[in-house]
Amino acid sequence: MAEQLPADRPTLEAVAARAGVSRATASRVVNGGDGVRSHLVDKVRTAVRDLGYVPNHAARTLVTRRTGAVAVIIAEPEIRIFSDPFFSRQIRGISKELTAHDMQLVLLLVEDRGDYDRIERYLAGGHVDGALAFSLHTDDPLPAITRRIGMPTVYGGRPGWTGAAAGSAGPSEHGPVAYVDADNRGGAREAVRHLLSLGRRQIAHIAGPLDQTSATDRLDGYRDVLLDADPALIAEGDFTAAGGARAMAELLERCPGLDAVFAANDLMATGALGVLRERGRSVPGDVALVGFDDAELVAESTDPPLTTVRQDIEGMGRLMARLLLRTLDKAHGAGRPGGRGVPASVITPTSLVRRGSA
Amino acid sequence: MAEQLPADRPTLEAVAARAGVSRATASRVVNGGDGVRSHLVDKVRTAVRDLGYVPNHAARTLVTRRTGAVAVIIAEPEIRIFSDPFFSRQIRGISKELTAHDMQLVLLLVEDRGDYDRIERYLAGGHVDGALAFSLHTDDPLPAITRRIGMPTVYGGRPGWTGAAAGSAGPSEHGPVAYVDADNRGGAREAVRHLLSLGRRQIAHIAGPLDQTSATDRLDGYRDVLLDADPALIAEGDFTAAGGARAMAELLERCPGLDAVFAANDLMATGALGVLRERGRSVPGDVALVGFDDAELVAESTDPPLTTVRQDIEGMGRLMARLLLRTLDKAHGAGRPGGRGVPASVITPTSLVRRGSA
DNA sequence: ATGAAAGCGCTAACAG
DNA sequence: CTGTTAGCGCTTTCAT
Repeated sequence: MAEQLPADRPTLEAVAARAGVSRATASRVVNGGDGVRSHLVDKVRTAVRDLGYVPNHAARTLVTRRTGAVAVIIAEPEIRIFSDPFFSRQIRGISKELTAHDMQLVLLLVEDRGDYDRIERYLAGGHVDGALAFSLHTDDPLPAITRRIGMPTVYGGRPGWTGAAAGSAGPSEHGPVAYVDADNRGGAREAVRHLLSLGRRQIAHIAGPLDQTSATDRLDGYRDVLLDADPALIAEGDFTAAGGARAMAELLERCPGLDAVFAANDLMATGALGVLRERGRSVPGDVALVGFDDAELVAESTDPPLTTVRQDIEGMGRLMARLLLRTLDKAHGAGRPGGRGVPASVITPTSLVRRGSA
Repeated sequence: MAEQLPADRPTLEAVAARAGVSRATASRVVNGGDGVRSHLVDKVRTAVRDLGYVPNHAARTLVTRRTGAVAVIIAEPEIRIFSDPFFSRQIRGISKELTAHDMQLVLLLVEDRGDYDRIERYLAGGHVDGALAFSLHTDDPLPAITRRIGMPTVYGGRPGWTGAAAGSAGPSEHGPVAYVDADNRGGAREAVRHLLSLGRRQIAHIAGPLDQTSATDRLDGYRDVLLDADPALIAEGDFTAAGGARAMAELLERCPGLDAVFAANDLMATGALGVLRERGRSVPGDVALVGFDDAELVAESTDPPLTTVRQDIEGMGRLMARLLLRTLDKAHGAGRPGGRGVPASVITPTSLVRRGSA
């Protein structure tokens, strides 16, 4: 009853004593046991087991300067953060990859802009070896922070600065930035070409918020195929179902004759679907509809199910983690993503999934 | 160009030297500055700023034995984990509360059963001061682990063991367990009473997976009001929309005359809604429908919008964190939830939100 | 009110 | 191959 309370955990010293070896040897065994006679290895292993020894993380970090943890920074201010299956799956991918390498995931949720001070302190405090971040907006302070404190970072999605934003730092100031992104532009092209192949001629686009590259890239893909598309056929949404509905209503107002819609994500497509139905347009009869993401539980559960552009979201998460870990291995912290044989970024392929809506 | 590379961060020693004080004094200032002449406080603060000093976390943890981090363990094996808005919001609540106390959130996702070894090692390794966990199933190994290594833990949702499960540990073995849960049973009663007050007489229930207390508690609430409900009026779902649809189809088969449905969550309610409509039943005309959760973007976006039982999910998350933090403060680690003036658990109220579906 | 000194538990040269 | 010896950067008695 009482022996459980403070539970002073055994130290390496205790293990060494019990195994009749020095602390150094005990340490070697605990860290793999290379170059120690198997005779002693067994002795130490036994002692470890008997004593229930677990290495003290702080002590180890203090000397090795590695924390074995990676920060995942999510700055989406809105509900989207998790309710968008996109993040969930990417985080799962990250988690799996990190776990496989015995690294931990520290979640940093950014609520308001003032939080960046806290984030910087945290990152600078040596709590983590590297960082993973998402959906950088044009004027996001994060890249400047990670660069200033020299924190290896990999982004999910192509960062938004292209040097065009007034008053914000261009790429030259940031240096190369590592990221993993889907082939948004190519995927969008495929979606639109598919619509075209169906014989549709008035193809509208519901774009995402245009301060995100995933949205602009998809819009660019749309334009790649429809070089002379009427601007009236393009409406900006916000990646939510409600936004998609609003945009759809707008489009119908402006171009009653449209016969196809390419929505920049599935959530907006579902919103659009609702409006289309309300207004008496059949899908895909009157209007063919294509989404983007292939968010399960979204794309498959609509009626009709959504034809959409699939991206391997979980795989992108894994890739982000892998890229970061590889950077951390190179030169033990002196490496930056993009340097020394670690690719600066990776673009993953997309594929069109045909279902009922187009 | 080159001065950025290793960026050896300044130590307290450097700060002390620059401020012309001892390391001890510098430390005092960094930790609040009580009992140091304001003259010196300023000097040290200036040095901190000039040097860009940030305390080394590992060193501090090594001596204080506090990590300033809390683990959030999520063991939902399914996609649900994040796509269910429930978790998202609860995590947000937790994150906000932790952030307010300068504590970090370490996310531990459990993929398979073997992961528990890893979790135990992690928890035992002194990476975190406490743990928060969700949706414990009847035979979950987690409570045994946290208890064995003496890790203060607060659960989200009432744990599933009631001593009844064959071969699994009963509550006496676990000791009191701290948890935060909504008043599931009371909320369910209110939902059913509302249906009754509408004049409905054949009220069915779509239950959640019965190995979760949130599901059994809601079922119990349903039975509290409908003491002699026909068992045929109860179908088990799995908290997903698809499961709700399946259960609804079953119910309609068995009891074509039903005139109301109380679904144990909103997701299942939406699935039921789809089936009801397919089968030509109007909602709420033919069948009144009530959900549970008040998941925004779910309950409000159906047609008709869902009447549902609201619980303050984000608040529950905050409460979990607060409960844990309070435990950690008491007696500096010797405290357990439930001991010394920290309440063992908290039940939060629910409220019926009337919308169109009932 | 301040400083000197003793570690926290571990790893990593460096000897042997 | 193994042990000895220094610290990693910080907090915290204990003197002063």
